[in-house]
Amino acid sequence: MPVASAHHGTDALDRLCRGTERVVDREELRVKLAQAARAGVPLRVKLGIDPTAPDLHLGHAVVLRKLRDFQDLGHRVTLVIGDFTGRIGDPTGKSEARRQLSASEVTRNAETYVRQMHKILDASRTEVEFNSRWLAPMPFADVLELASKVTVARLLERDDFHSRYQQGRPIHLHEFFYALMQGYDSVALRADVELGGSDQTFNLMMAREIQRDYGQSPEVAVITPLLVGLDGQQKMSKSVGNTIGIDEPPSAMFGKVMSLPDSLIQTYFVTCTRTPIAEVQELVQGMADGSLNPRDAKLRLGEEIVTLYHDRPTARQAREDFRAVFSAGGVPEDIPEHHWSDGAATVVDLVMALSLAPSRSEARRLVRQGAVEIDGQRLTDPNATVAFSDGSVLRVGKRGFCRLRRDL
RNA sequence: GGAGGGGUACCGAAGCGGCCAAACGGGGCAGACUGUAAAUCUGUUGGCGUACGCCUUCGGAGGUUCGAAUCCUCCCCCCUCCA
Repeated sequence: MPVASAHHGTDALDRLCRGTERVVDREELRVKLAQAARAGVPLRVKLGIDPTAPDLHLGHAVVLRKLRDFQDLGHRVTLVIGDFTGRIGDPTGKSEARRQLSASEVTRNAETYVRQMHKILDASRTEVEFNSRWLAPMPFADVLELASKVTVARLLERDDFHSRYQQGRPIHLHEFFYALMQGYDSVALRADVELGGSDQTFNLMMAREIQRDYGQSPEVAVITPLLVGLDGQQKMSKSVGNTIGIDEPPSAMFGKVMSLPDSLIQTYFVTCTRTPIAEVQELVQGMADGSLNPRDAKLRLGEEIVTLYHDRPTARQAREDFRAVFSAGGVPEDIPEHHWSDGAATVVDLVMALSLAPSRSEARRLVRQGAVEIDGQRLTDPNATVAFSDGSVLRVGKRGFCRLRRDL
């Protein structure tokens, strides 16, 4: 694909700035885009990746989708796996001594990452680099030269360092180097643009200064917001358990979208889908003036998101299933099945056998609380024997379903 | 190096010889109400057992005691003040 021509400039710029928190700076980006179009040379767009977190969710997708926008306009994306940095340890200082990763773990994580990421990026326009390629062999003299570009006062501006310094808590010297190394990555690659979440703001700004010191044109920093997760409070992250994974099956993905707080609908539309902004604004307007039930906006959101990771028909089906199950009290299409040779069992045994509760005590509790039903009949006695037939459906709580198959 | 204060269940935080599987708050889960939203209300929140109950848990290891999260000894870790 040729680099988008100059007369589409404004469109392209709007598209690239959609859903970003900051672009530093927009005018520089406009100029770079125009130059690229004129020269027919794509921009090199960099994203640094921490080699520790292989399970991608919508939070990661925000920035990856932004990269995809660049690709769709004909630019080249370079993923920089921070294997060198990752092997040394923890850059933020706040989490306790993150374990060092071995070279093979880093490689494995990187592979997992790249594989999943292809759901979003265009593989033919994506290259992968490991920053150990240029950092590992760096002579000490060069390290010093790099270090000489930056003042301590400048480094201390970073919030995390600043507050630690103020409070007299330790800052290890090597921590200062993370920002420098990341900046040097941009120099090594001659990056035109770098993407990152808002937690990377300091590093991105530093990279610009370092590039300038090395005589390069500073990269444009495109900063995306940190996506708030299912709980509506904290940023989406696996450790909090508030994620929507990009590998999740359609029904789970759709269901999770429906459980999002209304306050996140707009943000998700803007950052997680590519629904035209005009349409998004209509939806938002509709919710504001009461003509649109936020639930219906969410149904649409769910469909759009599932479409991106599966396909439109699948997404429609997920939406349909959702209505059937939760609005009409039906049973989802694709639920696990379990074969059972006997036609009867106690309620607790059944729940356990189908792995719908983590322990017998928990299973018993669920039954007592009225969370368990079979074929729509609530079961309240944990020890009662229940009779079921081939095809009976056991439901535990809102989401736990299992179909029973009787072996003959 | 000196002085003092701490480490309790997912998190915060009470308890300071038996009534403690451990108050209270948050979070989680379930139910009601709903739109699998928000707010609210109710219940529940170590494991095993139908149940009287039993087993494991209060930083770690020992000890005192009929009995310890609670007392003693040693060890590990964290914080504050001083140097």
